[in-house]
Amino acid sequence: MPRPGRNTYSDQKPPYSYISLTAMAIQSCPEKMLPLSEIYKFIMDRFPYYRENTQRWQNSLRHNLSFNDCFIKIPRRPDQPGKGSFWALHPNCGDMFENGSFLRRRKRFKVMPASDHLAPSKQSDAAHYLQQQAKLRLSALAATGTHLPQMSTYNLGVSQTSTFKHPFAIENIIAREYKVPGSLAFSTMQSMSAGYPLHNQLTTAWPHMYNTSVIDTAAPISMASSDYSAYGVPIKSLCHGGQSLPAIPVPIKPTPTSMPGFSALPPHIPAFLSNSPQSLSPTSPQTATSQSSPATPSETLTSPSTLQSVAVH
DNA sequence: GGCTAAGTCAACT
DNA sequence: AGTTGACTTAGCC
Repeated sequence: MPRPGRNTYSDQKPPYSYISLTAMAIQSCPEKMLPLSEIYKFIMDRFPYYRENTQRWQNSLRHNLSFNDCFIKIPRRPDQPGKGSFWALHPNCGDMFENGSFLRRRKRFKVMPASDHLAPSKQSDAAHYLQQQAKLRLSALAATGTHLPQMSTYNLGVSQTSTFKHPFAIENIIAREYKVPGSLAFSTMQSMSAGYPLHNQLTTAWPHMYNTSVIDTAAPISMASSDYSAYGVPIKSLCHGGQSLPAIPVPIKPTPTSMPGFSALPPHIPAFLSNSPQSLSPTSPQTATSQSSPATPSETLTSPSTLQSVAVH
């Protein structure tokens, strides 16, 4: 199977599903969340095939966003004008793609409805994750008495013991398709395999709430009377469709315990997936994704590239 | 052939 | 923009 790089598909349809493409787009931006229009731009910028028949594939893409539980919708902040919500990857969606095949997932990510008797305690995994991150954040704040450090926030040794497979393991999707300099591959992989960036997404989307509040470490996240939790997380986004977590990938065949070669450094990372704006789009101005995103990196106190692995499984 | 993921279309909000 | 359902196509067992 040929492994062409960016834009080498020319007008041919790239061997990626819409889910893959969407995940790529989301992963390409530092905030790990993109509005729909930016997802469109990302895909059209990199795959000429999708510059035509936009109505058709964009409808399909929207269908995928809504239909697949691996995507979560994050409403814009009130002070972030613009159309549409942000879209991000679900914290627990894991690596779903079969080795080598990015048109068909190895397993389907599905949010499982919680049974009624679990309802009183049915905090979503995502919400729980956010709570943990909030605790870490507060701990770091208390320790430093200042703004959050770039690294130490996520180096407190809590829930960071396992090697987290990035949502969709995007490195699984395209990592082997591109050759990049080793140093870049290393730094990129650090960010790619780091903990799920939802925390960062939310601090980005709702820093005014996430950073300052209100975080009773024992308080259940469901205390919010509005649509938003104490962490600025729109609960509806985490449990969209009225469903509740936990969300689990549903295997359709035995899942290998590990990806060969993934325990060590990954061989190759696509340059355009790097969080470095310069490397996002090596052959064309990188305008469509991170730089024009309403949620600017400067709004965040932490960078995804500095996050350490956080186990959510 | 059955199952399931993916893609498409369309109606609706 | 976003959701949902129906239907078709295709890959895997």
